[in-house]
Amino acid sequence: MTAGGTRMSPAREALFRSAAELFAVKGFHGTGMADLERATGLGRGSIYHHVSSKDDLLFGITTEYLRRLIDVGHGLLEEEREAADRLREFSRVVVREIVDHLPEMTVCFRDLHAVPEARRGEVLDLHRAYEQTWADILQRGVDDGVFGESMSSSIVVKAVLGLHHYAYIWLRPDGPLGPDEVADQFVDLMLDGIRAR
Amino acid sequence: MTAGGTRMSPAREALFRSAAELFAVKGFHGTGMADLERATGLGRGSIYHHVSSKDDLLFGITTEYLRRLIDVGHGLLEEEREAADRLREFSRVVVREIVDHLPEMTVCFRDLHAVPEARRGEVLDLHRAYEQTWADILQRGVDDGVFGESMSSSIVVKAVLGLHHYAYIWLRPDGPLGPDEVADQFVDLMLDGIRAR
DNA sequence: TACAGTACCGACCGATCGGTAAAGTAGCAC
DNA sequence: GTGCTACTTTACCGATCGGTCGGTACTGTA
Repeated sequence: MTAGGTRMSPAREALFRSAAELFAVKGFHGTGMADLERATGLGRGSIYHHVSSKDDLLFGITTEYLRRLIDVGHGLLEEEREAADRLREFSRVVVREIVDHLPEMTVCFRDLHAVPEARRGEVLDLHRAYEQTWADILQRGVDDGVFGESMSSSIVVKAVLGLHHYAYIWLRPDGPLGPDEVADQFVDLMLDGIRAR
Repeated sequence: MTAGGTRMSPAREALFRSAAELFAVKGFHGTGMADLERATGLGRGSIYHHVSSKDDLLFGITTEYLRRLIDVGHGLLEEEREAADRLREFSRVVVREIVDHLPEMTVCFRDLHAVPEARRGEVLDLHRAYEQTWADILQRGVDDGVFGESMSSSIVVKAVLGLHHYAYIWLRPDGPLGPDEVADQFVDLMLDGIRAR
């Protein structure tokens, strides 16, 4: 398993969580290892016992949740489903993941640029695979004739991506709407637009 | 006029541009003053002759373009126009601003967290005013009966915001579609959704 | 010629950066 | 007891951080 995977000691897991929270608030480069010491109560050496570098923390955070989303998306694509229903379900999964892991998703979407050159390609590939998942879900609707002809075009995918990603900015777990309700409104909007009928 | 306003010497203006480009690529905290020296060819002292602090650069970048967008939006709101047409025009203006000032808009949307506590309120107010402009434009359509009843709800505004803001990630001046074409596709999507008819 | 203002320079400041090293401690196996 | 592993602590490293400083060169004005 990779950095963000299952084989995580509790201490290591807590470290990643604290790091994500700090990175989300102050940004990756705006967060010092001293901040992490304060947040975890651990000394410098202890932190480096559990984790090999600050970059490792960032890499783990930026890859784990994206991987999960891709996996779920692929599973959904294999199921027999109505296209609009599949779209709705994936939207719910994504919004849920954002609300449930707000700090991690914030860092994942916002601090990509801080991933060191050497491993950025890997992260970018993940982002591409995630985007492709949305594209496939859209395409399935076009194939079935329930979505308009051009609705799997690159720009529609970008629109859908933007619609969902921006949620990390404003969506809060204690907000008035739950993740499923938010996702449903997103999907209703995507499906029929804002025009009065 | 404020930091980003009109009263700018050419040197100061170039400094802000270079800073925006660096911040956009490496992030605010990931960019050092040494980077800025290299990019501008100026010495440390010269930079601080034109600008009072690194924070000032960030503040200028995060406020100037937002202010312009708000002004244009307010102008649009005062014009007699069909609601959908007003929406289309503002979308075009926003997308155009993003393409034309990609580094600045990137920093403006992404590095908000790096604005020092003392001035963050001002920047946040600006973001709120910008969001309200979109809300007003939407509300006008609801009032006129051309947009659905609930289409000025907070979540729809967030959706529209996300749709547009995410463009700084993927939109490029040399891309296949010009800003107006992109905006038009956005608006068509917003108006009617992706469902086949 | 004297002075003011603008633009610029590079050396230097204390603080903080991410990361390392060595020593120590607790628990478990034998 | 000894030895091993897991974990922690503290002191410390060189590098870089944003920012300041005293000083130089050029320009316009009187």
